[in-house]
Amino acid sequence: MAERPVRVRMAPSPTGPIHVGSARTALFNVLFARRQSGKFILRIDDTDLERSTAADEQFIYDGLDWLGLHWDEGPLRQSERLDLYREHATRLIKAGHAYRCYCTPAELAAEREAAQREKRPYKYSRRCLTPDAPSDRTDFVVRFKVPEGVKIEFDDLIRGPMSFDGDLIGDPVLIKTDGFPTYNFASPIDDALLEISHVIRGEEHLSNTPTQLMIVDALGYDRPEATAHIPLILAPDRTKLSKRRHPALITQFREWGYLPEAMVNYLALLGWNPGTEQEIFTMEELERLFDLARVQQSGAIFDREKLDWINATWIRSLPAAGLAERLRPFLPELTAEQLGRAVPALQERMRTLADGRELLAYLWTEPERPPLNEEEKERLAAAVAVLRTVDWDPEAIERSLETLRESHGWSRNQLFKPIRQAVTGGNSPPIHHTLALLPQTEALARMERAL
RNA sequence: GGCCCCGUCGUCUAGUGGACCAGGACGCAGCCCUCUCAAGGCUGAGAUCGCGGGUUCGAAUCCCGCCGGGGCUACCA
Repeated sequence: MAERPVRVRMAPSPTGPIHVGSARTALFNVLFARRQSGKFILRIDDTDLERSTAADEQFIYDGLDWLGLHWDEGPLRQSERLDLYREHATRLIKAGHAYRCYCTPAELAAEREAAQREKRPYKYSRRCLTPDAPSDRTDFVVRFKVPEGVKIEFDDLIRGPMSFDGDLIGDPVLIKTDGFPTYNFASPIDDALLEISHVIRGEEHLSNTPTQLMIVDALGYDRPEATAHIPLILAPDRTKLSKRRHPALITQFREWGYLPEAMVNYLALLGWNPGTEQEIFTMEELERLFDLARVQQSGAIFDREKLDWINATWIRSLPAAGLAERLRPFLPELTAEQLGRAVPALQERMRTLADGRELLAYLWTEPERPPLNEEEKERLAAAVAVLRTVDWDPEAIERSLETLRESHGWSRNQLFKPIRQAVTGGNSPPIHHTLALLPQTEALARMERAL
């Protein structure tokens, strides 16, 4: 058997914000392609002109770009290839594999309801293939004529050998009244023309596969070498992830302060694992280790907690300068210099970059005046005296506070607690960092106010 | 209704007939460290492997039935 070059594609439809599920599908495609030295192609399946929007298309590009999932070919828009699909439909009609259907949506709905009532599985009646066909109409769709008695068999890399009975499939619509192809028609044509070797997509398409393969067969094209239907990503309540109820737009995670490295890492682990106990992976490692054979068969719940942990782990592993750079959009009021000084205080305390904002909230929010007892006030006053003349950097502050503490025999807690309370009103990074990030005058003012 | 897919701790999962009275990770609890918060270290709770029958000396792993969840059944993808 001749080895075909590996070519995979991601074919999202721009009919809503791009979802974590789509992002993971893209990831698996990319990882598979890289591992096999193949090509990754981006195709925009915008054949539903009612629902497709330019904004949603842009979300796809932004999302893939943010995650670092770059495509080798494309993007290709199906809406710009309408002639191609019509030609294929004509070919099928001439060959007797397809026909025009003039039935109205209302008539079809009636057929369906009748079948429902009689508890009979519904299939299109093929009325337009009989002498009873309506003759006075102009609007039509093109339907594929499902051959009698066919069995459609194929191997799925994740599900194993699959077999479907063609007699259970009603003649699918190929071209809609508006002249646009349906997904089940355009997709297999493009997959064949683009010479896609492996169709890696979501599980919701498993049942569409036999229809698409029949069409490929009728057209005389080669079937893809294999399909791989990856399991769905589920919401915490076990229902399918819904765009409305679960805000899962992929670029939203960027705004929430997740690193693309962490996102990729987490998405890879949702439905796949290398069989070892490793949890943190770089993209390079994933490209080396990823294997469709180890992809899970059951759906997985999207777990924000685990994502947070992976993100925090990635944040801690970043070099200080790199982290400062990533933090910039989240703390626009800090100068680059201030950002650099904030990093040591923040790095091991953030789960997301947005947490950095909360941890530094005391910088621009004055705390309530804390209720301190006399002893605490005495220590605070001593600290003020010492800090008034110190060089305002973490090391010098730490040194002078330590000296003060030792000379009085105070514990760290005894001295630092009132300072922290006066300056932040709550928890904060180590006291010398907490102080140094604030202007000296402001820090002293807050402490004096608490006396 | 029909066809198809899936079913191991709360969650992600390891596991392909014996080393599994089921291992790891997140989360959770406790302890240690400690200037608070984190981080880190240690310990622990948590799964009769959806249920019921088989097969076998032996089953999470094989077979059958059932139940539960999901997908498709659209002139959405």
